[in-house]
Amino acid sequence: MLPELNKSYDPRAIEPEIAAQWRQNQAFRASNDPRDPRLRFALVIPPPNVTGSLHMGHMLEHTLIDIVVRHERMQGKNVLWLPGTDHAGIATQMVVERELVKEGVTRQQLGREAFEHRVWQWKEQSGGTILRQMVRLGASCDWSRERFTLDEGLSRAVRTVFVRLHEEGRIYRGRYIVNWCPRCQTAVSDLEVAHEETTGKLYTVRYLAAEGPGQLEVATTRPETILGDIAVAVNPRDERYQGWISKTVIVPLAGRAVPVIADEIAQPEFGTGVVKITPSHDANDFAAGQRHHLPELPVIDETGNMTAAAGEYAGLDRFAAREKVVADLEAAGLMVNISDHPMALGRCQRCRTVIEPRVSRQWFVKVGKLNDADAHGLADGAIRAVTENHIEFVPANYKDAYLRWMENIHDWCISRQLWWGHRIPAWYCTQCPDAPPVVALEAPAQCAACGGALRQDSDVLDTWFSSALWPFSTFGWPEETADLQQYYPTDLLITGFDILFFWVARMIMMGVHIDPNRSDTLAGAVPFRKVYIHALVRDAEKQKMSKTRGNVIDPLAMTERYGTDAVRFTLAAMAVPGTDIALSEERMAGYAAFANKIWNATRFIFGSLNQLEERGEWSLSEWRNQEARQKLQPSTPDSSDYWILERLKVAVPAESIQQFRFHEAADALYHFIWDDFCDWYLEIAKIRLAPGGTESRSTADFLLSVWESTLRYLHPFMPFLTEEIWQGIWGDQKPAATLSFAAWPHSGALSGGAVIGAVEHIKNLQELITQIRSRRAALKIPPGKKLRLILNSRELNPDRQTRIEQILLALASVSQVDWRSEFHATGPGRIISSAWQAALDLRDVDLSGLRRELTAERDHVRQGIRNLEEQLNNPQFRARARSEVIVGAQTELRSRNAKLEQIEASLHELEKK
RNA sequence: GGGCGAUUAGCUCAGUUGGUUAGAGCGUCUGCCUUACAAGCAGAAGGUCAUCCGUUCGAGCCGGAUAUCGCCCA
Repeated sequence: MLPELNKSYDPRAIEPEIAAQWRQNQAFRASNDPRDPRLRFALVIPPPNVTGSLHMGHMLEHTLIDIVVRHERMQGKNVLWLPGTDHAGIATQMVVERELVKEGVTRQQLGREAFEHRVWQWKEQSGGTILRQMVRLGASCDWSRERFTLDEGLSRAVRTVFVRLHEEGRIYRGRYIVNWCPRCQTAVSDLEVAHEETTGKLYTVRYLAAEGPGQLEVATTRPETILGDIAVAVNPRDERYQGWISKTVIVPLAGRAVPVIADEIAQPEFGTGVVKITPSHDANDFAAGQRHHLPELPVIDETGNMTAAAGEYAGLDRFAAREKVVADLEAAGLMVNISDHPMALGRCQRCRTVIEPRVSRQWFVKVGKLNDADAHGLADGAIRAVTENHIEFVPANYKDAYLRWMENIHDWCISRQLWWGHRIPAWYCTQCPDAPPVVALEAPAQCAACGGALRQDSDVLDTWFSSALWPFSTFGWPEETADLQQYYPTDLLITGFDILFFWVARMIMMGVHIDPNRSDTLAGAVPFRKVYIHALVRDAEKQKMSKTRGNVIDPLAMTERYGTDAVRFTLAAMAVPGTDIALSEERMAGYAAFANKIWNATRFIFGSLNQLEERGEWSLSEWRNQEARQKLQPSTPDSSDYWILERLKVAVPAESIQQFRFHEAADALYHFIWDDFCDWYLEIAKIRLAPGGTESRSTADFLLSVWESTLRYLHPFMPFLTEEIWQGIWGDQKPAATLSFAAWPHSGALSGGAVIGAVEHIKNLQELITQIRSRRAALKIPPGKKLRLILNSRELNPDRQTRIEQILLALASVSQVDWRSEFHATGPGRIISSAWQAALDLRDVDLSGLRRELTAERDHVRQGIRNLEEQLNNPQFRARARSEVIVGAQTELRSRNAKLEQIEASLHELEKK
């Protein structure tokens, strides 16, 4: 017997148990056996931040990944979805530092080793949050292969790549100006600086000539850096200032004499055309300083406070210093003008602190060619991988964004002044201060030159350095592992566009350059073959979700309220490629209702079939023993059987999933299940399932088969609900351990004349029923009042007549059908039908509402006819349009004219009364 | 400043090579507790597809301009 179901679906009673089952049975463990005959499909997770907890963006990403991998798995592939987390240098360090603050300790007081120990402790305790949440949400990962970027193996991969790139000359150390966060006290890369449009001030300041009279007016947005000015620049082509070049001017407040230099950095049209040069505190000025061999003069230190070189301003915070400098300039009569100035302010992506450009010694990755002999730099390889179509972007427009960025890429600052991360594998001799560092996989024992002690570089690597290696470090590289052989290159990466450059670009650079499997081909070196960029999840008002706005929709709370399947389905249904998702609870509630609908349809099916089984009219075990192929072939077919198969075929989501058109797939399944299966097929089946009927057995068989296939198609989207029902159908005779491994049903072999005729027949029936219902509503006929219907019997054989009558009685409030041959419908009861002559018996019915109804319909149909006639009467159209378009228009015109005739006749007869 | 994208029903959005009368969900209105489901059933209203110009026999879709909004980069 099939299980008895509760009246409504309660996801909370089902999901945790199924999730735990999948996890305990290691259901989704992939095989790396080279003899495994199955095709493989591999995907690594874009590792979420170990500090984080799951947000809607993750849930969307994981839902889409899970849909794809579950679909691939049901196609019979050996599927690997490798999970794991990223150590997230700055973010994690910040979290633990905040904890320390509560205890009144700084990390400096604790010391590096103890601090690192503390972070590891924290990681062990709370680091697995996201992964645990993923288990609960049913992500079909291979948990036996879970990785963390600081694992020993992955760390070895990081060191190996560092050493290799260093040997090649692609990693170098140097003194440059970098983006510095005074709060985090570390360098950050260009990408980690968020530019924010703000209205700042443009200060125009007077610089007096050192010798003789005259002055230059210099515009700046950062007057506090005047104290660090080393020069003043004018454009060499700017005729206004030709005479000033090589003269000297006095830096206001500082009183220092500095040269006026000629440099393109000064744009004649900006401000006064004269700019100050502060090499220590501006990236452009730093470059200009190098061009002109100017000295540095740092006036702001690593904490954002003024240095001793700032004289009386020393010790002031940089913003306080700005106020004081402005006030002092005004007092000295050197301030010419202050105006509002729109500008982009760089802030630390992590902590929002205003970035302070700072000159310091850092490690960099050179992304361009090393020299003319270099075959190609990191960026070139990454560009070729995409332009030569070894990697495909979906949606395709991200390809251009990627290429543009890659073509304009700068060297990548990879050192971070943090304590949490991969320590840079470089050692310095404590005795030979000028000796270059020793870069090695393992710590060398002593200085090769003097035998002195060594000290390791105190910096760690940018987190993204290790992320870049994730697609192969997770498979055990640099070891030549079976996993690496089997799964690299992976098939797909699904991620958000916000990390297109952070991750995707760098993964491609590293994969192509390292070529982990030594394939010597681009195709074998790339980390993945496709990249699907999903949209951003926003709130219902299209606002970005953020904790400060307080509009965060918590996926676990939603899951608790509506069920995982409903939330997943919502995300999938809204995942239109390239369009952000405006997530609303109403939508989730709607799909929770859908889940309930599925549950209740099942409840009905199970109930009816159990009833038949009790009467000995049907056997569940016989159904289970049928061949899968037989199951989808009705033994005593009804038109509705062929029709529902045809509808199901249209709803099969395979192609949509492969094209990442998740919304289409979800939409098609939703409408199949609700509108086709529940509203029509089940209603018709109710008649055929009647106990004691000749068809009850075959109807039960086929009904269950169609529903079971539907569950399989739906499974990637709603894994829990479908698994639960599917287990109920199969009991202990399951064809697979779990629905996740059940085969994807073949929907082919369902065409031919009989099918087409059946589909047409059901469509006609639907039209007839809908028209009757509509007419009844227009006439305000009370639901209890059944009406007789007259139907022309000519085109319909007796079997169909019986069936139609049964259906009309059940679905169209018809009391009885009068079959007449050669019946031509007349009178106000005439039903507009493109196939059949039909009329309701409207004696005893108030017809006052009918005229308006018919008039409106007539006008509508007339308009359509006019449009078609206009088109068909146009000789150009007849000459140039494709023939099937013309034939289609002609057919349509005929059918509309027939309709119009019927309506007008009805109206006419109404007038006569 | 450069680039990308959007603008379709009250709201959120589909609309795949241009071809019949532009669709869905939610919301709204009307009527129904019809023994799977009131988280439901049935019926209905609602749109100059941002604006203008062009290409075409034919444009929501292609091209150009404008407006508004959003995002990315400098």
